[in-house]
Amino acid sequence: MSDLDSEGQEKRLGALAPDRLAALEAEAAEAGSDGDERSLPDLPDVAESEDGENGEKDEEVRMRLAPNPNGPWHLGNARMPAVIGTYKTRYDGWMLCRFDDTDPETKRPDLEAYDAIRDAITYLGFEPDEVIRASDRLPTYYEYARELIDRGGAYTCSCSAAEFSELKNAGEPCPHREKAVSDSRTEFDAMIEGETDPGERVLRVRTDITHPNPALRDWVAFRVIDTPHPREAASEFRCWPLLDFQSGIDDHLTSISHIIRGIDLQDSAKRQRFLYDYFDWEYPEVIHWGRIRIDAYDVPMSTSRIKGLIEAGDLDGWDDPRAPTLASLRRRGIEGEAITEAMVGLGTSTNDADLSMSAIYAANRERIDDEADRAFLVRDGVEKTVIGSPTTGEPPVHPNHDERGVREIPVGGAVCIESEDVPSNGERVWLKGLGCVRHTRNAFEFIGTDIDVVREEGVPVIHWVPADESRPVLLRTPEGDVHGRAEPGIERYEPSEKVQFERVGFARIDAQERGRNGASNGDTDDGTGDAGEEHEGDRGTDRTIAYYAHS
RNA sequence: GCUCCGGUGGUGUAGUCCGGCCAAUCAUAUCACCCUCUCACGGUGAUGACCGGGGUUCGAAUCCCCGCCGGAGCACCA
Repeated sequence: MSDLDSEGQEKRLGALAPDRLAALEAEAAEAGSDGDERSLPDLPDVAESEDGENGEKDEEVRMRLAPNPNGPWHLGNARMPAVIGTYKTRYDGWMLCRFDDTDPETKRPDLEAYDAIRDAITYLGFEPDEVIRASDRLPTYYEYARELIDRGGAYTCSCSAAEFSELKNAGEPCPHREKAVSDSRTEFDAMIEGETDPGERVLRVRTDITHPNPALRDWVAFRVIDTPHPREAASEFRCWPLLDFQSGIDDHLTSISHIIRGIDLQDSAKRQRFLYDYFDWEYPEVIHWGRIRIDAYDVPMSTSRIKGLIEAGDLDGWDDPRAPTLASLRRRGIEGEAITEAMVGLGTSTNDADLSMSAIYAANRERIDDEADRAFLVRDGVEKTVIGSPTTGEPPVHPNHDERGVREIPVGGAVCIESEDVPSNGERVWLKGLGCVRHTRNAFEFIGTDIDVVREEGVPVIHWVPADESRPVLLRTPEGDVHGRAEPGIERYEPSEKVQFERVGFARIDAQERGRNGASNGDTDDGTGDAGEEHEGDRGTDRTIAYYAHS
């Protein structure tokens, strides 16, 4: 195969497996158009060799996502997979997902978060080549710690945190710094064996106690924690490495070539370089990005704060439409690729960035507008009798796709329209898909279907639903729940399908309730006041639950 | 207090390493118009920025200095 030119290969493939060829073409088209858009700068120090025959294997771009599984992801967390995943695609690189779960106490892992995070990565459009958990690797860390002690690079220290801090700030070594290697070995083993109480002793990396940057002086590599790790497999360990040690060792052992992470870890690289020097390893290339803030959310983007709000009942869960989480955006019908695109657009600059939701919405609109069927949803409805109209309205399923046909909406003698759309007495309005009516004596008198009144006389076009046969809808939005009524037919959409409620916005169908009686089952409503009237009566409490995406 | 990093239109980004082609790129946003039986999509146009002050230079967004502003770290968190 290798001696065929690419055209020849294509022909051959086309003959043998036409669908495979189509897939290849689609792939190529995507990569060519907007797969990457080179909005990210090239990575530093990447070998140019197009992995030709003599290309070295170790020139592969290898990166890692290093999430702390202390909760499901919020929007800010999407930046890591978005950027790293995009680079993986560009360089045909390798991507590891490594759960840095080495703190069973302060940032205690959430057992559900491991899977939630992997789902989130998939949602954003990427798949790791390998997944590992730091909590599975304690013996490895111990092994390297012992080696480090033997090389004179670490010592056990029984100063209290406060005592050490004082000495460190003064640039003075603590009394334990020069103890014998064998003593450190013995004491470290005691930490591992569980013979040391928390706070009694730590293992420090010997750096430079007079280093101008106090953040780098003799940092802690291991400490003792009595709280068992939530993962069964790791619950017996008591001596845990801190991030700088664990991550530093793992990055080397997994041959990471490029580290991309937040600016909060700027000093981490400098600390870890001491480690790498002791082992005579080469430190990977590092890129840092700054903090991002996202407008439009009251809730702070912090895993622990969101968790608190959920526990307090202020949010319904991680996918509450008001939460700034990936699960929430997903439920609202925002595609992961739209988030990725917006995140990649932020680039990797180290200064702070404000990400506006409109960037995500614009990217999403671009993706779903064409596929989303149109439908009418009337909020805050006002009922009007219609006199003399056809029996059904027939607006198109999609304005740009005649081939998708029309929706047949029965009028039934009366319609509901939004109160804001009610024309003054004597004025006209065009009920989309039905025709023009004049508001007279509290009713709509049908005038006709000559579209020129819209084109030439500026009669406003509005949406409407039949008063009787419309279906109740609960629209959940980031600003709160909204009640309304949608045209019949909305109940035929499956959960997860996306529609555009004309003049309202895009939404994702979440559930089709076949409620029986029990008129007040819908206690999901903590409505924000602008609830429409609950037209009871008709047929039980069937209704559609939809989540609002954006306009 | 100590140590780092950064400041380009409302927002994000390109350009800064190797000063002139930058009266500054692209996207989004906003407004207008066109299209349209949606305030969607699409099209056209407009709006709008080099933190401040010195210096080097024929010439600075780009180099140097000072200032101001913002962020990060100095945890037995990640």
